[in-house]
Amino acid sequence: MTLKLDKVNRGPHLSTLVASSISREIAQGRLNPGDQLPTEQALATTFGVSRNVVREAIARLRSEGRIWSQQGRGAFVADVANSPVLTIDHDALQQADAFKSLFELRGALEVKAAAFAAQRRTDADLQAMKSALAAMNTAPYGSVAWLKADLEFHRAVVAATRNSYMEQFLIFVSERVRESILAAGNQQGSDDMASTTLGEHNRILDAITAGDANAAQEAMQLHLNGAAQRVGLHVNDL
Amino acid sequence: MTLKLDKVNRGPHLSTLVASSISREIAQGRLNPGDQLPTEQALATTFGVSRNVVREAIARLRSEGRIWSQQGRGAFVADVANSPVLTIDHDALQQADAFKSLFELRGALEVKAAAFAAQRRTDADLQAMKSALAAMNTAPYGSVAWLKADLEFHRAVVAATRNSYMEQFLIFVSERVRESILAAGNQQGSDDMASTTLGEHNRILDAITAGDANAAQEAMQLHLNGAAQRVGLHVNDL
DNA sequence: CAAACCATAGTTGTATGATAACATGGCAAC
DNA sequence: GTTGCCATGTTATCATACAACTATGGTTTG
Repeated sequence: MTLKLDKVNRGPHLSTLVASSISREIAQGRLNPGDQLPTEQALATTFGVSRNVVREAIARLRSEGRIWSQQGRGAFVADVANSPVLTIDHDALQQADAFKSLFELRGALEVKAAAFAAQRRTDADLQAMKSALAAMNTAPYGSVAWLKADLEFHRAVVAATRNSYMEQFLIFVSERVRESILAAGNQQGSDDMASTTLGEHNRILDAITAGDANAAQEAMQLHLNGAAQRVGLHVNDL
Repeated sequence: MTLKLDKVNRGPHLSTLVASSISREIAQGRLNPGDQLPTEQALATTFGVSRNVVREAIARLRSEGRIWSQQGRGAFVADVANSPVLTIDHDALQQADAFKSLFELRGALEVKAAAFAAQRRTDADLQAMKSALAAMNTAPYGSVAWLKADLEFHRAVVAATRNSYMEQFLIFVSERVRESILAAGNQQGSDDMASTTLGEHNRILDAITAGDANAAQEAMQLHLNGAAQRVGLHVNDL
């Protein structure tokens, strides 16, 4: 750990450089799991930066699970260090079967999310769902406003689960679904479709309002099956 | 009886709270891609912390790809296209409710995965599940070999769904859950627990073998409820 | 008039010192 | 031997200051 950082290097932030440097020490085995890192002050002087920069780097490594620290003791190398982020190749999603798989995954989560929402929703949640449905009601089927309101409804449902991880993932997927639908652009929906979709949404809202988890689950399942057909995916049993 | 504070119960760092809070604003759509975040000073005053803490939180969000910042301009919410699907912050996972949320997410996925597996499994899938169960049978409860075999069984189940995203996602989440459990400290298990767990697994395998989606779903749900109790989560309705 | 220039304020990046919270070991008192 | 106290070291947080950079508006200049 005798690397001195050059200030002339105007690329990333200093904390990023420090973090990668420590990360490299761990990866190369010069710092083993359980080892105690030098003190923040020591790291600051060896890297030639302020202790503040070192702290930002440590905070980042800690959030990644590479190290853990305790007040009054020090920072230590963690035993397991896997990447805490999951990414999906954006290009691969353009293929039909990949999209179908993602849609399936979304369905599994969203159905359960509806059940949780029925158990945990607040009045504010219900209000958000209602206003989203109202917006959908006044917008023409398939329009941008309609899609936006639709997204808003599903977002309100998953927000009512009080589960931030579900929220994070479902919102990601919803964005992708929306992009894909917009890209397809052939939404020549009939009034029939509009009323059907609205009816499905209303059933979901009713079940969540009543606090009936099973009914909410089933209603969401029906809605997703219908949505899959309307999008062009033929799903027998999602 | 004096009880030492568990790692899970100990309050996380302020920067973690701030980071989660901002993350939530983004997830809930109150901050949209391209939006500029409040200044560090403003965030510091609104959260009631020093600007230093805000900077640590921002450094982490930046490393996760959720925001980007430029000196002299400000910090902005990153575009959805290159944002990660899911980020699991190890530091945040020390909070009990975050762990519960992640466990919930895993449950929602795994239950549905069991149903898909029952419909799509091949003989090779069944063989993989069987050998995993056999390995679990000969290993002592809670040992490394037992944990490995357990993971192998669940991996075989999700592999049988023929959905690569579900596989990728579920394995990712399961590993994070497992890490968190291991980090919280080892719990000693009785032979009673071992036989109970094995029985649950056998029922899952039977249902999948029979091709009964509903039974597989229920068996997996029972297994996860049991696992939640064994881990110490009091979950009545996962 | 338009373009280049400059001045100024606002924002992020970094440095520094100080205080509080916590852990650990030594040492005295009992 | 055990308990309680104190000194020391470390992380966590705060507060302030300065440097680097950007945006913006006004001013000068061609």
